[in-house]
Amino acid sequence: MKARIHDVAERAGVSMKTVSRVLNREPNVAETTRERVLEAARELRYSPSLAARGLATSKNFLLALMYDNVSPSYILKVQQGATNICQEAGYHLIVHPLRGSLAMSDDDVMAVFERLPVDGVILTSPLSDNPIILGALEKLGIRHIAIGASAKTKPESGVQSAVLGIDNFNAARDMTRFLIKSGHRDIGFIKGDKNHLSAKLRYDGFKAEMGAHGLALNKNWIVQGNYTFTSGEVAARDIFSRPERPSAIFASNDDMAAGVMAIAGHMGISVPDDLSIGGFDDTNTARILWPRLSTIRQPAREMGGRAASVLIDSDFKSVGPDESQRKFYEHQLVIRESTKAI
Amino acid sequence: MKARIHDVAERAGVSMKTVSRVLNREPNVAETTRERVLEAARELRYSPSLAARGLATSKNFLLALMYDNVSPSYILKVQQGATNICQEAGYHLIVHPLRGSLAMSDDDVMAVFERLPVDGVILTSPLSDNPIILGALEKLGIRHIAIGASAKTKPESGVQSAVLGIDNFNAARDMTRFLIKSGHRDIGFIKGDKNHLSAKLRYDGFKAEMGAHGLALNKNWIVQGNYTFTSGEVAARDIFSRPERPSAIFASNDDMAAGVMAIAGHMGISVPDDLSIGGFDDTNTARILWPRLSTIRQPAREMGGRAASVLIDSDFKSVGPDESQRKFYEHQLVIRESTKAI
DNA sequence: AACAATATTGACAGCGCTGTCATAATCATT
DNA sequence: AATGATTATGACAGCGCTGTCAATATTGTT
Repeated sequence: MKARIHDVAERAGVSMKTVSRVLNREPNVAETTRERVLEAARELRYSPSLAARGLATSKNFLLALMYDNVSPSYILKVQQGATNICQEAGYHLIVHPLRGSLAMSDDDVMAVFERLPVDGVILTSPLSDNPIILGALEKLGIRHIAIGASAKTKPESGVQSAVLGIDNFNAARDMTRFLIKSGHRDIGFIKGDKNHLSAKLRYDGFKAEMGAHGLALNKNWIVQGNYTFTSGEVAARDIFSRPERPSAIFASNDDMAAGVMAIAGHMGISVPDDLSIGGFDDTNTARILWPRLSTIRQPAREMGGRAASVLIDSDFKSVGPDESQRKFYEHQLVIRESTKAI
Repeated sequence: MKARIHDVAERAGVSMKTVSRVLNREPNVAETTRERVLEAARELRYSPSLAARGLATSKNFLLALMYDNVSPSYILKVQQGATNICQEAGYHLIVHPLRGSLAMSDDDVMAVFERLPVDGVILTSPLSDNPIILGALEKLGIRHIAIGASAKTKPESGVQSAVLGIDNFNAARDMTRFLIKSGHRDIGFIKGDKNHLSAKLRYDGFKAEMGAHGLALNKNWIVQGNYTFTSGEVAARDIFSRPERPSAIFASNDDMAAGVMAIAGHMGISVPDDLSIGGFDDTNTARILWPRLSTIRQPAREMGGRAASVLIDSDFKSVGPDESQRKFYEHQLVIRESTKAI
């Protein structure tokens, strides 16, 4: 039924090993032989068994994308970028949601990775800054790369791992500065999930910029969220229940900003006339809302692709990602209709 | 470094084969032996090599989820359902976007599936009703199951394949009927991607229900879309450029409905006061919009899970999915704030 | 023309697991 | 107690590929 390498070898009149050489682009194969083999392979519609190859080489041609509780649109962008690259390289991408990652013990985590037959792992926040996970990966010698973590890996974690991301702190400052320059002084903030490093950095950036302009933080307007749409709604209700209302709200991600917008709509607060809203991530959500969301663009797709290609490359060179693979992306302030100068 | 079955066997004082028996839950193993083996395995943190197992059994413990140009929120729901089940069963899910599936030749398609080392494939619309793809799968003997296709597989295709889905025709009738009962007589319709069977069925349902109420179809208000947000915007602009405006628009999916809502917002048309909008799918999009979208719920997550478990089960019974696995799900009309009685 | 250096090819083992089949231990039956 | 039926276990081959290393062909050099 399915052609094996043996069949190809026979048809091309060479040894299996030579076929293997051609297929793996190894050097030292005569041009004529190579062509003969390639044709035989084509004719037989041969494609190698990944299992056998994996067994012989301990390479699986599989990458895993792991995530926990991130916004769907964000993870999908990363996924798109990664699958594109994988397909080009003949790899495949396994998706592996890791729900409740924060509550997992060392053993739980080890168990997950031990039975994950992959050549590399792409981590997204909050897994990116989870020391247990990073530790397990390190211990098992699984190549990995983190996306969307902080600008710097937490130094105290002691784990050195490749990171692809933007500078959350300064990105948050940019949005805050934009709001302030638009005349807003009363700005609310909705924090992201406590356990995400990015959430802390974004909040820090907000505080820093407010401070730099001598603006006070109003505790009534600073609410804890967890990056979900619903938490954005809850936070907005909370803020709007206060005696005074801010003229702008900066939500740490788009989904929560959408929640704010929904509650504003519900309460007859007009966006952006009565309230400006800023988001973060520039996910699909930001574009489909009306008014469209001003936000910070994170090149998630590009980062996903880059993560995949780094892992695949290092798979061939069989070295871990090194410093040169620490790449920081530029973020971008995207102004749309949800914000307005006052 | 990594424990092999041999190590476990030694530690438990049995043969490799016995360890294998225990791990694969084969019968005829003494209870005491089983326990001894399990303990040894636990102590050594043993986990079998998928590659070796795959080579020996020609099972890969991998499923693939394939999609092309569907709404992100929809595909992610299916993906969630499927990964949940996979994780329980020790399987993994490969995601494989198949862009431009309609333009692919037989050979292209064969090439894709030949090098997809999986035990089963989950197809989503429009792949679900693509005869080339179905044919390739059939020819290669790869088990597969289609999600979200039509209520019935196109009989003329000749391909019998398991299908999980809702009755698109009647679901569209339900939404249309609801709109009509709410007093709307001038109803616009935005068609889905030409190549999706679901798009045709939804449109047919709309037409049928309009006809049943003796309402005429206004060609100015019936526009071709392709299931994307942008196509919804384009369609809405088109409709609104006509001399008369409908009092309601039924978009064949949520993303296009969001596009309509955005243009309405842009043009100062108030939803739902001046215009009611109905969507289809009940994806995440429907909930984060303001006003929230009235739509048809499709249990996408559940279908994803079900698809995975059918494939995994049949993997063990090593029979193809049969008639008993043709399951039709109930759809549900979800009324939210984007529609209003007039 | 003789020899070394290099390019090209193949034989064979073995990656870690499971299927097959033989053997040993246990149980049931007369 | 002897026989057959059943259960429990193990030896060994082999899944399809690639790494190692040896063999052969080709090229270059003096």
